[in-house]
Amino acid sequence: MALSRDQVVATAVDLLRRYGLADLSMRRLARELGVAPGALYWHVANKQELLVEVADVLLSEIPDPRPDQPPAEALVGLAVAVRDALVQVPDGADVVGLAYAVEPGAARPLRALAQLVHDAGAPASERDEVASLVVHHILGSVAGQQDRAMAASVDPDLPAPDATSEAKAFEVGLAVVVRGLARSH
Amino acid sequence: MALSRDQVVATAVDLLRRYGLADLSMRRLARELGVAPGALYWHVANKQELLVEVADVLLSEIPDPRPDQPPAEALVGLAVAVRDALVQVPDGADVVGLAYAVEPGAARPLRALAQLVHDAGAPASERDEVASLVVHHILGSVAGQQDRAMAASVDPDLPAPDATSEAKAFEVGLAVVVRGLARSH
DNA sequence: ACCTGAACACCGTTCAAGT
DNA sequence: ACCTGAACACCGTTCAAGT
Repeated sequence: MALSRDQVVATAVDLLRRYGLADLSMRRLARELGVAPGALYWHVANKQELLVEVADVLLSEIPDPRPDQPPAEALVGLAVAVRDALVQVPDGADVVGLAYAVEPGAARPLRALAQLVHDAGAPASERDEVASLVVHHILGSVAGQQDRAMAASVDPDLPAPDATSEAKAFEVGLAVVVRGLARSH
Repeated sequence: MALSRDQVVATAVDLLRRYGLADLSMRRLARELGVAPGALYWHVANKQELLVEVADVLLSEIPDPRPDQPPAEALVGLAVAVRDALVQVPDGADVVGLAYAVEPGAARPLRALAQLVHDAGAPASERDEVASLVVHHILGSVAGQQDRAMAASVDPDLPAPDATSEAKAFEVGLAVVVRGLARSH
């Protein structure tokens, strides 16, 4: 049976989950699919486009916030959910960061985040900028935790990061933003 | 005369400034210096170590904040100065982001930033986390602006980003953080 | 329509051997 | 001490030619 674009993307996600971005090469992906490297270029224009699709899949499983919560609470909940989804995936922050730079509003959860920023007190004119502050806080926190884990696995003198306290540290920064929002209208 | 580590780093910075990260390869750098690629590995352990040094140089020209300013004001001033220094350098945010992940307190201006976060109202326990929020806001803003510039240069339908309004958008997010800080003690 | 084979122009890193 | 030459094991992308 012929290859499909979805199959290419799904296998790319799988490769990323198992081995990280360094091993997600077009050649490795082709090998995994049992085709020649050139075959991939029938289904995707280039690697960048593929990674945007991969980022979309990573974010697509995050549920929408419940509409009955106060917006500040929903905002924190969604940000934490996005963070949780991404720490699980090696280099997840880099992939989403790339996609976010290309198309900030492409993924649903990130659009929902911008909406909640507005509901939590940001004027419409500041919505996108504060949303991007939150997104970069998420991505930076994830990348930092993964990097510390990587460093600890290489150098055994370094402490391995604790997932719970990393998450708590993230929420401290998030709380500052939420507090700043509440005072702005 | 023999090559020196400083010469290697300086030429790497130059290559980055002129052509961006994609053209800052060990081989390209060696060619620029008129040596074989292997020669570089006498002076630096690997590319990652080199990039950390490059990031340090990029940040080293940023002056310390004047001590007579109110801390919130000095914090904004320093953050803007760091941002201004990095937008000038293609892929500057990526290089500094890499270095920051490896060693958050390596560069002086970033240490000063953490200090100002504390002075502006963050308790000691939250200092580093809020500082990293600000750092990621800077890096995200720079990367975003450079990416939009890149996209506009490829696709002429897209608007070229305006430096002034990009900087203003950055300050909006920054103001939210500062406001959140002031309310936390 | 979809894919192969082969090429083009590259990478980072290592290391024996030279000076 | 410092560097070369040559190799190892890779990259992303293109494209004529095949089915």
